[in-house]
Amino acid sequence: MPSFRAPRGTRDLLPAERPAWERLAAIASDLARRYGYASIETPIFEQTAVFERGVGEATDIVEKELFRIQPRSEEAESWALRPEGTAGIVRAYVQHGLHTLPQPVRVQYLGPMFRYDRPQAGRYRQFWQWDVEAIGDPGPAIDAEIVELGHRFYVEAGLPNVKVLLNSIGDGACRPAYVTELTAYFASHRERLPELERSRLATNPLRLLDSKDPEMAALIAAAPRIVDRLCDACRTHFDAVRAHLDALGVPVRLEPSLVRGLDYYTRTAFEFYREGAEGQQQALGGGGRYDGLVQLLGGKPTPGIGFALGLDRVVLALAEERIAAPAPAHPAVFVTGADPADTVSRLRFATDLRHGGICARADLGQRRLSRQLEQAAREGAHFAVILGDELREGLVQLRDLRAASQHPVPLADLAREIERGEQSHRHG
RNA sequence: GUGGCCUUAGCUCAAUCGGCAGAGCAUCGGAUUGUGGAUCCGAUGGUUGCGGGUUCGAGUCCCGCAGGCCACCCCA
Repeated sequence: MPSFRAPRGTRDLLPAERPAWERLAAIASDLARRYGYASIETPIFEQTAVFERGVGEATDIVEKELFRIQPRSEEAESWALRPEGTAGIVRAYVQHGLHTLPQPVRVQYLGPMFRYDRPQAGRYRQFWQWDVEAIGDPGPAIDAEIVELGHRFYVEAGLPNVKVLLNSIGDGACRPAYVTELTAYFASHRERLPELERSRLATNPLRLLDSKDPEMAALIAAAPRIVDRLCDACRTHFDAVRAHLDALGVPVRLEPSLVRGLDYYTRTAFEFYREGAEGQQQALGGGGRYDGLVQLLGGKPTPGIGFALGLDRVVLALAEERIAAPAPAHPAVFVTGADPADTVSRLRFATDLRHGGICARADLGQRRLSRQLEQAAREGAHFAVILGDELREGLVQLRDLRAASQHPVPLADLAREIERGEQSHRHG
């Protein structure tokens, strides 16, 4: 037994699993290019206050899930690993004066996030998100662009039955009155509330709306709905977002109880979920509008909207749907030799081919030829080059491992023959 | 953070009532001095997750801890 293992809630993504991840990263990057979202990268840790202010002090993410970095001295700044991406990006937007760029600033990136949570399948302490943000456009069309982009990712990843839950949670003009009304409603039924919900009523009454307690179902169904209490501006905005999404053909389901767990959201809130999925980790991603966040982090009042998609859950869902991951890359050529001890020749041949742009491997151990060929076949190489006595006449054997045929090739023609064989294989 | 189930070789799993820790796969080698993914033979691989207790004797029973999973909480 090894005495060390990966920390709780973290995983090693081994070579066999990496192609599936790289495929998703490639899809994200290609979508970003086509939709015009530039790449950005921010530190994986920030001043704790960035998250406390940005995400919200009363949220679970900050209250109990923040990975804090132990300060090295009394004067040390307080740091924390990022639990999500938006706060750091908005911090960068303010710090570097990105409001001087043409608005909105469209950015995206893919990277690890950290939450000190109890791990479960599909829920890790280090997990990966694809984060997309558009800062500086009040909407509503940009809202639809963002939602459609997120949905499109699942389409191109090949994951079926991904739907969009959509809601508006109002803004500073209409939400406070709604929260007051909702609190009064639940308080008037206090005796029917389960213990947990009773305590939440004081801290975050909106959360009662997505309680899973069956006792709550009837109460929630009869509760006042934010969508019926929106101010005129929010109402107009929400209707327009829906109209734009309809025009794009995005499958949307209105979900009046969708509230989301971060304080910074205003108006548009959405979640991507898998219809008919087993288990609790059905939320594949989510996002919303955050019109107050830039100001909260020290910038001028600036609207924004974005989403984060959980790649771990997409990988998991693709495996459940038995959608095949791409195979690891096979080498075009595998260099073998009759003399097991002559690693110099094998390595030199492979290196020359590599310098010529060819994907080449060589057996650098001391196996005899039959073992080297076995290795070549198992690694899926198209060709094997066999170095032997023919070298004295300037020839090597070029063996096509798939056709099980071989012929001598002059050294000068080797690279050209391999490239030609690879091309005809690709196109044939 | 709460409750439940689980943990034996790199992986999947055996081990009777508490009585010598095993198999398949994988890895490496041999059968085969310059020709392949098969086959046969062999080898490597274990403080039975960790620590304590009961016992002549613990993989097996008891306690604690860690890790994984499930349901909560919450979220991606």
